[in-house]
Amino acid sequence: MNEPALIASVRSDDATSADRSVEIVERVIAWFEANQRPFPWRDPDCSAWGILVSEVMSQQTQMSRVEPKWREFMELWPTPAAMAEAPVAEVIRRWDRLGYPRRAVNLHRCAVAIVAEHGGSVPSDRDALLALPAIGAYTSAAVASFAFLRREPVVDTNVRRVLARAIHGEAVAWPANSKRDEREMLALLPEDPARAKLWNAGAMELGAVKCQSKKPLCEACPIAELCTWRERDYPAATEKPRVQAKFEGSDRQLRGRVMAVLREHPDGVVFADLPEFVEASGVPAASGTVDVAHANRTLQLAEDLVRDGLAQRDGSRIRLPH
DNA sequence: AAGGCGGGGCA
DNA sequence: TGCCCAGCCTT
Repeated sequence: MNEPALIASVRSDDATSADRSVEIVERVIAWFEANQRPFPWRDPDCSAWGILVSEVMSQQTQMSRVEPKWREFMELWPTPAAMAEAPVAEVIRRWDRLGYPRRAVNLHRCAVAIVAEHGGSVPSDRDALLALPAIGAYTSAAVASFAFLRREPVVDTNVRRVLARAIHGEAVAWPANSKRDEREMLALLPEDPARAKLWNAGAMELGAVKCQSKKPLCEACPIAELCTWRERDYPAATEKPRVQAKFEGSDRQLRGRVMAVLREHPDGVVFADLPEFVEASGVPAASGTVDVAHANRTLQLAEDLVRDGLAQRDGSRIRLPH
């Protein structure tokens, strides 16, 4: 590798690669400014609290499902102080079937912490955001960038896929690694924080509506001619996708059913009767009796919910937490 | 590093 | 049916 010609060649490739990256960023920003979906949290007047709520709701949940629930929450609790004053049970009940109800508990805890520790204003500092419950690497960067124009690298599953394909020529992103992922995104981030925000949001949007996991819409992609994956003629993924546990019949499903019962009974139910309520709420209609093993499993999961702060034992009863 | 954690939309 | 979704947290 000491041949001058080779070194020159390498330098030339690096320069080409850097130019391509800059061009990708520019084009995605231009595309995003013209084509972004008009979500309410993208309104220039949206508060930092509104943005934080939208990000928490969007964790593992499609934006289309988030939007109506976000509007409802903003009506009910337009500020952290408003939510902090509400009983956590009410936040869980309003969260309803959005999924991962611990997010509702954590969002309420966020509101309480923001009031207690930040005077009711969402903190703009990345580390202060990270210290809040349910606010991790992604969400802290997203709030800092989108709400406060901080130059932070925002990396979610969409961004990782876009970078894997456009930059690295891989069909599927490597397993998430926030340190490495953010270092890579930071290298692409424009110096101007306002443009950095547009690149952050634009890369996510591109992954969501064009560079999709299953059916990428390359014909309509603004960086198709710059995409390394396309240039290499779409090599397939080398690693096998991780198999995820089946949902039907799982503990997760049963936990969801217990939560549904608790939401529908504001005063809770007698703990020992919980299996019957769950059974009646629409399980695989078997006999009229509750299977003992199934009942015990239900009660065990209810205990887990208490442990996780999603439910509360109140004498002989169990209910949503105060 | 891996696994648990909801629920719905869509091919 | 299986896969995916603007992740986070614990072990």
